[in-house]
Parts: sequence; C-alpha cells; structure tokens
Amino acid sequence: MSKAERTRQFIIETSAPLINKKGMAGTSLSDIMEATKLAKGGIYGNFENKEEICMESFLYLRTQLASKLDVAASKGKSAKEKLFNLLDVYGNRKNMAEGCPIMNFGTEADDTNPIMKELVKKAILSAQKRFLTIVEEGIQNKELSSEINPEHFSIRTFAMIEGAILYRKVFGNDDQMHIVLDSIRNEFEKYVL
Amino acid sequence: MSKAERTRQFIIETSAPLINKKGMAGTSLSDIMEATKLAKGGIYGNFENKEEICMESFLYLRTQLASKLDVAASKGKSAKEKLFNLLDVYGNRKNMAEGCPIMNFGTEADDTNPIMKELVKKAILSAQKRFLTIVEEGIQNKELSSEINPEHFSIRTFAMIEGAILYRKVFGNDDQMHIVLDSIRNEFEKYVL
DNA sequence: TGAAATAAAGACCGTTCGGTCTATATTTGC
DNA sequence: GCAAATATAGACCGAACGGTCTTTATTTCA
Repeated sequence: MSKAERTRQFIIETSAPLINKKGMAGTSLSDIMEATKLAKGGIYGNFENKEEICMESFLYLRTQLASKLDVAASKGKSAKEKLFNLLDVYGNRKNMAEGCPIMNFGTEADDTNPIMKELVKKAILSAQKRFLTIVEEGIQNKELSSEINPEHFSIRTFAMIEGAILYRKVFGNDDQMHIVLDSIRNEFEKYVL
Repeated sequence: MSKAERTRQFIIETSAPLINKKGMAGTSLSDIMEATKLAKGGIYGNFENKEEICMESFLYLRTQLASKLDVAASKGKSAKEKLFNLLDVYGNRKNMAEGCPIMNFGTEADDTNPIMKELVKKAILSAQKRFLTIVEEGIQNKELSSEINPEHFSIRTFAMIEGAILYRKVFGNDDQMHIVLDSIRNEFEKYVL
C-alpha cells in the first residue's frame, strides 16, 4: 500500500465516525482537517471533493458493520443461532457507535444525491437479505416451519431494528432495543420446529 | 393575529417542509429567503436565528401530524378501529411528505443541540403513547385479550413504522410499508376478543 | 386620514465554506 | 544515497454562510 493509499484510508477511517455523527452537510472540511491533523493539500490530494469523502465514509461504515454481522451469523450452526447472533450484534451499541449509517446517511440523501441514495438502497437490501437467507435456509433444512414468510419476516425485522436504533439514538439507552430484539426472538421461536 | 404573527407563521409553514427534506444543516437562510420570498430583515425580524426556525418547524410538522393521527384515532369506535385508522394515516405518504420529522430531525439532533433532542424525545413518547392508550383501553373494555403487552406492543409498532418510513424514503415506494402495516394488523387481530 | 408604531428591505459585516495551486517535504526505486 | 516521483502544507480564492443595522415601506389605531 503506497503512502497515498494509506493516507486515503486513514482519512476515510477518521472521517467516517465524524460524518456518521454530524451528518454530511454538518461536517465541514475543517472538521475533517482537525480530526485527521492534515492540511487541505493532504485531503484534496487524495479526494476529488467532500462528497467523495462522504461516500467512501458510508461505504467504510457499511462494510465494517456488514462484516461484523456476517462473521456473527456464520458462527451460528442453526438458523436460530445465526439469527440470534445477528440480533446480538445489533443489540450491542458499540457496533454502531454513532447510530446506524443506513439511517443517518439515508435520511440525509435527498434527490440531489442519487448516487448516495443508491448506495443506501443497496445496503438496506443486503442487510435485509442476510435475514432472508437465514430464514429460507432454515425452511429448506426443516429447521423452520414453512408457515413463516421469509420476505415479510426479514422486512419486518429490519424495519423494527432500525426503529429501535432511532429510539436508542434519541433516548441514549437500550431499553427499547432490548424489547424489540426480544420480540423478534419470540416471534421467530414460534416457527422453530 | 398581527402582521408579524402572520408572517412568522408563514415562515414556519413554508420552511418546515424544506427543512424536513434538506435537513437543518443542509437548509441555508437563502433557501428560506427564496422559499418565502422574504429578505433577511423579514426573517430576522421574526426569529432570533436559524435554530429557532428549525425548532419551530419541527414543532409545526409534529403538531400537524399529531392532529391528523388524533383525529383518525378518534373516529374509530373500537380499539381495533382506532388502531387501524392510525395505521392508515402512517400508510398514506401524503401525510408525511418528506419523511417522518421525528426521524429526520432525530438523526440530525446531536449532543450539541440538546433542546432539539428533547423535543424529538417528547414527540416519540407521545406517538408511542397514542398506541399504548388504545391498547390499554381495549383491554379495559374487554375488547382485547390481556395477554397483549401494551408497552411492548406500542414500542414495537412505533419502531416498525419508523423503519418502514426509512424504507419508503430510500426506495420511493410503499411496498415495505404495506407489508409492515399488514403484519401489525395481523398481530393485533390475534388479541381481539 | 394622518401620525406613531411596527414590519420588511437590502446593503453590509466578519467568518467560514469548499476548493485550487504552488512551493516544500517526503517517499520511492535505482 | 541520490534523483525523480509523489505527497502534503498552507497561502489564497471567490462564494456563501449566518447575522446586524439603518433605511424605507407598511400597518395600525386614534
């Protein structure tokens, strides 16, 4: 990895939590300069503009979280274990320090920023698919009753978790998150054969 | 209503959808000037600063939506009708043109803006309470099985709807919202006596 | 209707914004 | 270890930012 590549990566990793917290419009270049201790030249030598930093920051956060989730799921031996492991990742706020990047970037990405919106869309679909696959495979393996609707379950689960993340952000505690996760677990158990 | 009061209200009503869409940091004073066709003097004669416009805009959006919800609920004669009427309001995107103000302002209100955060917190609690009351009264009136946990149900419902609103914003359609609302209806029906 | 009170216009202010560019410092490969 | 290549510093730019203030226009009410 060349110096430039290392610096670029460093800028992304340093800016990402900042932008996730303060928003794209709310994070200024001087914020990024201060956080990275780099001057303008150091930043703009590695990025076209602020928008590129925002996009890369989102992709970084998204990838980080996705790999945590994938690792957690893969450690489960059954559909139930996989799902519950996923829920545990969402339940631990350390895994999404400044809130969910999907929600943070998604709410800010308006129609003037279609590329960002597309990235968020893909992130949602991939998060949803993680649930979907677990349920579908669970049915195939006869672990789950075929009465569960995999698509509906995964949409509902993802939506509920995002709502709980909003709760967590605004209230600053995990009370509602735990209630939500428990209810997802309870509902899922009903379909476990 | 004095001229100033009318102008102030006009500024709020004109800015609110703009700020809800573009965010607090993303909406500039010139945006507000353009939308209202007012000059700086006209704005700052009625507001201390931009932050005040943002707060009033949130309160306006919140009140607008709350009254729609309250009216809808009050038209229902049973707990089920009340709840279903509420869900219909959430289901109609026209009622939340640029997304849910709770989510939009809530994700942006960080710790540097504690007053805003408090307003969002109250808005969430009041939205949740609307569900809670319906369920509690339903139980009292023997319309609902006492097996339903009113608090958990209302938290779960609100979270799921917020998640669905995020879906709607990013995907631009109501597919997931309808799936979510249907599942809420189905779950609720199980407790109807 | 006319005088006092009030509301809005818009020139102006310092600051900060995102971004460019040259000069200097640091890597890199021989 | 030195020369060429590359990466970073930071002065600089015009535009846009939020906000102020005086001047002018409009309400308001006797």
